[in-house]
Amino acid sequence: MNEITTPYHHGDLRNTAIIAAAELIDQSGNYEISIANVAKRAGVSSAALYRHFEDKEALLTAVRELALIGLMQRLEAIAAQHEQGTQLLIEELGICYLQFAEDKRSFFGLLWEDRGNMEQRRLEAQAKRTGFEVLIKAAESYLCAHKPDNDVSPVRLATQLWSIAHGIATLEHNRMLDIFDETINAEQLLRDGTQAFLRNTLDSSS
Amino acid sequence: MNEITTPYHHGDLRNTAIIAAAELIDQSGNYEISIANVAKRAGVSSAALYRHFEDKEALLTAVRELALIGLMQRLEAIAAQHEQGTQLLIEELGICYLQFAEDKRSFFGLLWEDRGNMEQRRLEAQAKRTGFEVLIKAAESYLCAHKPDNDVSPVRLATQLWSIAHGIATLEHNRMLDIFDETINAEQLLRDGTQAFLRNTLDSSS
DNA sequence: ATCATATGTTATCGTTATTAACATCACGCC
DNA sequence: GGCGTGATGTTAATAACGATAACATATGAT
Repeated sequence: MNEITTPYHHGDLRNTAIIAAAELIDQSGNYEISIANVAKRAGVSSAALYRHFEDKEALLTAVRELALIGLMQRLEAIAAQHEQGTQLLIEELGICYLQFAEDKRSFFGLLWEDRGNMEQRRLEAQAKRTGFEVLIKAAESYLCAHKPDNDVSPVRLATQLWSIAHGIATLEHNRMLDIFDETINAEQLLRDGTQAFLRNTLDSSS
Repeated sequence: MNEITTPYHHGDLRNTAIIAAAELIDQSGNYEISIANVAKRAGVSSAALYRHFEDKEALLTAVRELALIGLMQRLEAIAAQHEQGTQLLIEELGICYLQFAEDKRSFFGLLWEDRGNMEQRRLEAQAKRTGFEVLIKAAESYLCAHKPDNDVSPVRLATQLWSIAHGIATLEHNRMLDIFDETINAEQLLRDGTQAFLRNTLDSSS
């Protein structure tokens, strides 16, 4: 049922198709691609793609996986560059998220489309879960360094941080962030928001 | 060029079509509707719709306007029920946003699709701007009541509050909020986030 | 060598968005 | 009251789309 790594004498069509689709998405500015165009770019007939993907949505799901890997790698690179347990690391992870949303705009939008069948969505959710473990680890380290004797949930803190970064990123993605005030800057907004959450977490006594 | 209020002896097709589209979207669970289905539901041929909408995207834009009006009315109802200048009002506006995202799921998703041409998007941005003035007013009142002698920007505060509510709403919309921890609750997360922002705003000295 | 299977092709189908050509109805003008 | 003009509807057509069936070919195990 899965021919994930199966090659073929004409080439590795599955991966070729995914990359072709990703390039088309990256160029077009949106994610409305056609099987026909992907096939043409891969130098193959439209029907050939159906040997590797159940339907168009399955192809898009594969592209989403690729996009998610790209995002995860960026986040891991940030984590490797900064000291664990610091506020700066958490801020920079958020900034990285914003930058991905900006310079890989199509991919970011694609990641949050709500399409696909239940099975495809379940797999995607799992992939995202894996991807965002970087953030959970950062939250754990921060709490361990700053509030070692308390039981604040790192997952809960990570979810809060993800929410604010995601909110700013999606509003910016829709060019809604500065409709009230043109001087508003996404990165500064995120730094302030992150700081507010962390301060609030440290202040909370239980 | 605009036949917004033009009736016809066969009926008010423009509004009929918008409502038909909205109903289809509400039922289908996504926003992949076809002109053919909308026309069928309106009891009219497909081509007839093109007398009232430039293209499919223009019809969807009209549905988005309708959805936005619905959201705005809910927010205004909340504002009317609570005392201006209170944290509770701000929290309840956010909760209202979350609830709209949940029980009008398709409409909420539709609102943040990035499709349509520049002109359509500009109009939508303007409509959203109008809609969210309720939040700005709440932020102004809050600052006026709690920090009258300071120059914290109410627009900036409103944008922060919108970001956190929007982030939680969109993650929940994608069923991503509880993938780390099933006990996480969107409403509680929003109340905590709102409180963190307001506290941070009051604490900031300049 | 053979043959099952994986992988490709072409031909086709039903659906879609959109447009052109034509039809009809409402309503102002003489 | 007839008449025509424009707004609004129809049918028919086109091109692109996703998807599938029938057929073709190359691989690799036996």
